[in-house]
Amino acid sequence: MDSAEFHDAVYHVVRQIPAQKVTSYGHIAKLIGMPRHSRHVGQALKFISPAVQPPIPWQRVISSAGTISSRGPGTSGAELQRQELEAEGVEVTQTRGGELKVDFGRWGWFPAPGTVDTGVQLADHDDLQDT
DNA sequence: TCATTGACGGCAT
DNA sequence: CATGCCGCCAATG
Repeated sequence: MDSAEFHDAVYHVVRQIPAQKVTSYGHIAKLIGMPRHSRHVGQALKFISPAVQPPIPWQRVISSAGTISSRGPGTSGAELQRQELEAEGVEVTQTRGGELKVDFGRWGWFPAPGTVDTGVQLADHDDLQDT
């Protein structure tokens, strides 16, 4: 699988996340069959252009701890993500240390690998002969 | 080619 | 529940 296909699979799966649901980078990685690439899932998401259609609900992907990654002190990405989530009705709480957190027990979406369409054909023995 | 980095994960303290 | 540390793996300098 290329990096291009990897990004494609990530985007495809992220688009399957229902509204008002969130999942983790690691789970996305598992769903596309590469459980050790959690970091690259985030890497792929940052390449998203806001103009892509259909839109990719990147805001529904947070860390496995249920928190929105801070992305650095000077950046506002985390705050934007919070706004996007609250805009669609997801409850975002804030811990004492100022961490933005989402309750997975209520908003989590963690389907078993194989039960979602990754957009990539795995082990598809194309038996299309000459027709 | 080697060293560093990163929208991360998981376990130990 | 908060922190610290180590493991992961591709992209970058």
